[in-house]
Amino acid sequence: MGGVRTALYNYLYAKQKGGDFILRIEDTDSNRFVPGAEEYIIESLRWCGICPDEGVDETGRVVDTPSERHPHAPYRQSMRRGIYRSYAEQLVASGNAYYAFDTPEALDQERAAAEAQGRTFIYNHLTRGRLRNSLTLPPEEVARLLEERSDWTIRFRMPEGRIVEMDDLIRGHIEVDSSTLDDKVLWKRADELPTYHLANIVDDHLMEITEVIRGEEWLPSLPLHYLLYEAFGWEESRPRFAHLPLLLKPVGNGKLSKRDGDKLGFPVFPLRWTSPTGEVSRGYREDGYFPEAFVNLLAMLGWNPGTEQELFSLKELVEAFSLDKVGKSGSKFNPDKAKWFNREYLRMKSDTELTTLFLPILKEKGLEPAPSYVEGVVGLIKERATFVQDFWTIASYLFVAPTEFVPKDVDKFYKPDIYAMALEALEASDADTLEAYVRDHGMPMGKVMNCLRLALSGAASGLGISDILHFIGKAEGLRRLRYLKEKLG
RNA sequence: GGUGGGUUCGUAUAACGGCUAGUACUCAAGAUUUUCAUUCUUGCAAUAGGAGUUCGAUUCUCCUACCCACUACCA
Repeated sequence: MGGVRTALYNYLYAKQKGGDFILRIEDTDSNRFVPGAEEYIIESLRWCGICPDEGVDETGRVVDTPSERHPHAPYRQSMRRGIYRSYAEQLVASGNAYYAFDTPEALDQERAAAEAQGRTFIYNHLTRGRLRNSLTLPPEEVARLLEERSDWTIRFRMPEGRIVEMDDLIRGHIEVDSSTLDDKVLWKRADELPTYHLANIVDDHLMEITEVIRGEEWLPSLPLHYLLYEAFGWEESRPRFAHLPLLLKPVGNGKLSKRDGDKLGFPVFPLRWTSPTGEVSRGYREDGYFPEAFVNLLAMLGWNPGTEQELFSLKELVEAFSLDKVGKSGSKFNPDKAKWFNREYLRMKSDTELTTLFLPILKEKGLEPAPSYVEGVVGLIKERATFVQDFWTIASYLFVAPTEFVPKDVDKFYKPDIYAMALEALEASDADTLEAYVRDHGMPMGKVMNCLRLALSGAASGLGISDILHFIGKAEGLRRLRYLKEKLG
């Protein structure tokens, strides 16, 4: 959800400004490669109606070779390997970065040692002087290690005592003392790949990105990113940044996570996701949400139009969206409100459209009623439903006769005298005259109707008797009434 | 621990420094209905705490508290 919302805001912003929305796959961590994840992302965006202008072709694949429409290809960072190293070396040459030969084990030891003293180890101006890197080692040894070893990295040489001044489109002016920051790894020899920080800055520059709208978790690395733009001499074309507040779990505190959905009964993923380990997470699509509703509810989580309008199509969102109406604090997701959105969208849909969606569900139940009949049913019941699949639980008895009867309702309404009246009334009238007949003959309306409803639908609550009769017909009604007696004695 | 960010009804949010702090969801009550649902009406419910600036602070400043993120050869 969080990822889709971020993509959505980017899309809305780009489209409103007449810009392009580019999809780039940031897969620089080879250890975290997840098969199918890329396809999943693209399919999710497509379901939401968010179509990248660049990066993905008509068949839904990430583009690897440049063309007129996709001038910045490849769009997968793992396919751009060759690009990054020279940029990293450029920073070494200009003194903004250096080679580091510390092994992960050595760094772990440093951290443990610092922790033992109640301190935190930071690789920065305080410590880099006593660690194994091209700043401390003699040039010959550096050259030798570069040649012999394949596990070195290039680290950014974070300046000491610089006050980095930044501007965020949502949060305003922010200042950070660079002394508190660390020498981030920019490039990993072992993978021949950059880390996010380097790849992101280089690619944003190369792809002519003008605005970076991303999650708040990136705010702490914004100073580094500013300094990288500076080190490359790209300050003039540095994109503008907007850090979005996080999506929080509905109860308690903390970031929304996959687990919350399982626990509280709502999806956290746009589409159903099966992890490589076989773990299945439900999706909004499979749960019956309309993509319009999903997009709409996501848009309203952290942003507001400044008016009281709540329902927006994607097109309307493009018009109305504005970064300065995005809030600063995290939003707790409210599943009830999510359902409300879907209910609203369901009501806006035509009976014909809803019928098209309901027919397959009926077919699964082995039923193939006439579409015109189904459309009538849909029109009658749609305002009682939140999802299309609710139609079945609401009106199954308009398609098949009930065989089970709610015991509590049976106790209350299945009485010999009431039943006799119900039978008499139905035999002597039809859907349109039933109510008048019951009234004119001085029968207790509530009891007789509920007895009938019990026979017709299996419970004493639900659709109007007259409505039910219109659909199933008087003959079927009588048959069900007799079945009730047959079954219950 | 350090750094940064944040804080208006339960939730999402509104309110150029200026009416009784508005709206939606949820919840409750009433009306409507042959029942249920719908619909309609009404109601419950908030500026984290403390200083300061000001004629006046939800809004600006500072302090405190609490929450969140980051603090990886992850993004």
